[in-house]
Amino acid sequence: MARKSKQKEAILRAVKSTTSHPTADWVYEKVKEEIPHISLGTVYRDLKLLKQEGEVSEVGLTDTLSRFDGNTQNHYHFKCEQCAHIFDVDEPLDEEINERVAKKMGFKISHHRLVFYGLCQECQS
Amino acid sequence: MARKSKQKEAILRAVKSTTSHPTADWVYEKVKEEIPHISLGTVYRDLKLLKQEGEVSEVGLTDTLSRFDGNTQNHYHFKCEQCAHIFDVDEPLDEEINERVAKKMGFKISHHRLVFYGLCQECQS
DNA sequence: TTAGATGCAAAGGGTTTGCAACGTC
DNA sequence: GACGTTGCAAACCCTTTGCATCTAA
Repeated sequence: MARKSKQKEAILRAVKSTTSHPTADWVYEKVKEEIPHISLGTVYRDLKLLKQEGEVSEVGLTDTLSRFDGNTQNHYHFKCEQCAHIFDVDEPLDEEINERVAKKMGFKISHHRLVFYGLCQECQS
Repeated sequence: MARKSKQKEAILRAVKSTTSHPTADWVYEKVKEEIPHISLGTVYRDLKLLKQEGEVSEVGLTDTLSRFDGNTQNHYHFKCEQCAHIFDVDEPLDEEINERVAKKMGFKISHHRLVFYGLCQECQS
């Protein structure tokens, strides 16, 4: 089972201390202030553990590899968490939400990306 | 300006020939059937050019680095295309869309991710 | 005592790049 | 002929891993 460690606790604290969606390297630099001899490998390892424990989450798709699409029209996707296949989703674009969020947050929004996760038909059986 | 080349045309054809959201490596293997001496570097280069020309698009966030979030509750994000900062978006989750898409497509959907792109307040000035 | 955690450094794996040769306009 | 493209291989960069050592329980 998972044990406590100075390092893991400091890493969790660092991630929770900001809303800036830090990279592993940012966390590494931050934690080094407190534990100068910590290693990047430990940061990666603990970040992964903390994710599994549900203490932190990872932002973005961050697929390991880039995937390309011959269909350049904006459309939504579904990624099967088991077989990793990516499917196009036949659902109309919600253009309105761009304006709503732009107004509320003060951003200028050009587009959005929506990806669903779960199990595809094949992987459900 | 951009010139035509056998390689680039074959690469575009390969991407357009499928809806499977291929990786660069898949495209490489596919084009090799036609141009055995093509190199992976060319595939990457041309894919990037084709993206700039709007002929293909890239799926997913595919941020170069993973970013972490101390807030494990599902929420939406905004990424500034200029300064690359990621912001949390204060917009209620649309849970209903999961069911709608699941029913329509036959998937089992556990969650979705929504990311907006554009310019943040600072970068608009 | 003992299995999990750490540091360090090397290995991995996808992507990018420098450079000389080549092809297109 | 000028300049964009290609192939090849080396370089990159982030992330993962093997291993001996350390440490929490």
